Amino acid sequence: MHCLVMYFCAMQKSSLYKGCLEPIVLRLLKDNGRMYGYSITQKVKEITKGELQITEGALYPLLHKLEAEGIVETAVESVGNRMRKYYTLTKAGTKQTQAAMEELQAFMESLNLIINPKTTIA
Amino acid sequence: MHCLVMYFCAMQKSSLYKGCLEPIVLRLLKDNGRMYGYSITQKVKEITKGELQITEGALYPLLHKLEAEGIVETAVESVGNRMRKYYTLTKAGTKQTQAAMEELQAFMESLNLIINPKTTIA
DNA sequence: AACAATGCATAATTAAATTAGGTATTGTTT
DNA sequence: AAACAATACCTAATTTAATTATGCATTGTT
Repeated sequence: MHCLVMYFCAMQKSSLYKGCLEPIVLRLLKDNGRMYGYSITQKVKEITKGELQITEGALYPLLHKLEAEGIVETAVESVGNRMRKYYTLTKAGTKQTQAAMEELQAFMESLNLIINPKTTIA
Repeated sequence: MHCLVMYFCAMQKSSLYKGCLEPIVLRLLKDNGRMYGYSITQKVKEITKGELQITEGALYPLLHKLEAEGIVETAVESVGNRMRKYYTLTKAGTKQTQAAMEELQAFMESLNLIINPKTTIA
């Protein structure tokens, strides 16, 4: 008799620290060139092995905001009978992404100084 | 003639990603044992070399919330004629801090997977 | 036929900041 | 002595950015 019991570790799907979603989306667009909303949610799940999960209620309004700001531009396409709204970075968006990455990087380094203080060697 | 021109790099004093302040405060209290509000703001500035700056408008309400939740307990002391309200983690607070650190750590690792994707070696 | 997955969207609410004040004491500079 | 910066606390109004809970429609799977 097979009795396969599987224990899963918490897999918190921890909610994002607010403000991080935008840089994440910008980065994904930079790396992947051309994405639609749903594919962004899936990509994040894939990369983080399910650890991070972005909600549609946060994502779509953000994408609309980015479009209104000229950071991204859109093109609607039909796959079969289902529509996809593709987003790509504009030139301004690419620049903005660079800045956002530097800011996030700097922030994470600062955070690390606090959270993982270096034990002074010697 | 001396003409000393100094260029400062941006030193953004980047505003926090929301939700990060609580874990930061918990961590500082864990590491330093006993702090008062103003000393927390100074410690963060010191550790991050001025890069991170926490605002009092965010800090004090947070400390009050933590106190109401039983995460920290307070003791008011007078230094000269000036009062200081010292905060220390309660037992529950220490446990909470541990959990917060693990969650933040996990989040940062996930974020790193997205922001600094590993180039597959070989 | 029912359900999960794909794909878009919005509205109401909540959480956590920012911004902009306020009070008072102490130390430093002009 | 006056002015200012630093130390030390606080709060209120507003803004930002999520969550939660919906809704609609198509496609694939059980």
